[in-house]
Amino acid sequence: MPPNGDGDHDGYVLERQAGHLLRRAHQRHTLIFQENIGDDQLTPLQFAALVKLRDVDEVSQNLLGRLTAMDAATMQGVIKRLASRNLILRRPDPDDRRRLILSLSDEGRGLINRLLSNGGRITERTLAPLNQDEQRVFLQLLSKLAEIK
Amino acid sequence: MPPNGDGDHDGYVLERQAGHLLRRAHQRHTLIFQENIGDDQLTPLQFAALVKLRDVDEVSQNLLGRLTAMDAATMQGVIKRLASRNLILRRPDPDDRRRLILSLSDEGRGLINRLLSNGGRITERTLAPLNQDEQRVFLQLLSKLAEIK
DNA sequence: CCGCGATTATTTGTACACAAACAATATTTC
DNA sequence: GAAATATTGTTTGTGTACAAATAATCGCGG
Repeated sequence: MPPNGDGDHDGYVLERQAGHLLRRAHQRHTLIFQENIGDDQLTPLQFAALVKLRDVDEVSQNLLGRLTAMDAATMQGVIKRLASRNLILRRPDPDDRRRLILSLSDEGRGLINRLLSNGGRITERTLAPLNQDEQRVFLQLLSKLAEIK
Repeated sequence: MPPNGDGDHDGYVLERQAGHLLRRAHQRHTLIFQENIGDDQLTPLQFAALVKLRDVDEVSQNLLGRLTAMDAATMQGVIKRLASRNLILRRPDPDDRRRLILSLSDEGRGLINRLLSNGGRITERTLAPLNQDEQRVFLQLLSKLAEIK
């Protein structure tokens, strides 16, 4: 029988909850990111925005937000900080006056191209506690849990 | 050979990076938490603090922070909000005048006991996209990636 | 017992994360 | 084509997350 001596202390163990573990794993990753990205100012979200902007060339602010899983309000801050470093350009869309079209500046393109290999190393080090097979399985399962639905 | 047609656009795919996936999985979990916890005011960190406080009965603020993976500054806000709802008690440690001893109030104990089953459901729903075997494997691998070291 | 480094709690400042509300503009529907 | 509806970007407010600095206190080596 399960040990249930005085209270039901064994019912819910914080350290086994998916949310708690996801939070801690994300914390650890953030630390690894900041130690390896090679630009003291650049944050994970700013890096993600630059990467995606490099892939798609030009997008509206809202769409870039969807592509990088940031909501509009978060986007606001990220874009503002990237623009203040002159890493991205913002111009109005002539075909839709609500939209702001974002693109990389030459400086931004240079930076992201230089930093991309660091990005690879970050993922590597984040997954380092797992062997090759475990890494593959983990990423596959994690992908399923990251679906917006 | 790997497809490398025009740029090196295939080298770094945001959607395959551990950090990005961890962030999105954590986002999804947060949503599930808020929909299922059964108390509109309670956040994941506040819940974690109450759960741990229930396990250990009495601890200093700093130690509770270590037990729940929050740094001292974050702890400050979490504890302040729990105390303002009268869910926890704070009293100075007579043996160490730097320390603040935290414990559950009767109200806090009642709340956490009532909400604990919701916590279980949250983990269940967070992991719902995976089958039983996958869930076990995932939690085991995720635990390795959550180690502070 | 004294000084010095460590620990505890707190404060300030920056950066996510998201809800809610808003104005401007597009789109859809009748 | 006018009215209802949706989308885009912005602002405000609350809550993590953490670095860095500070004051009070503790513990230790000499």
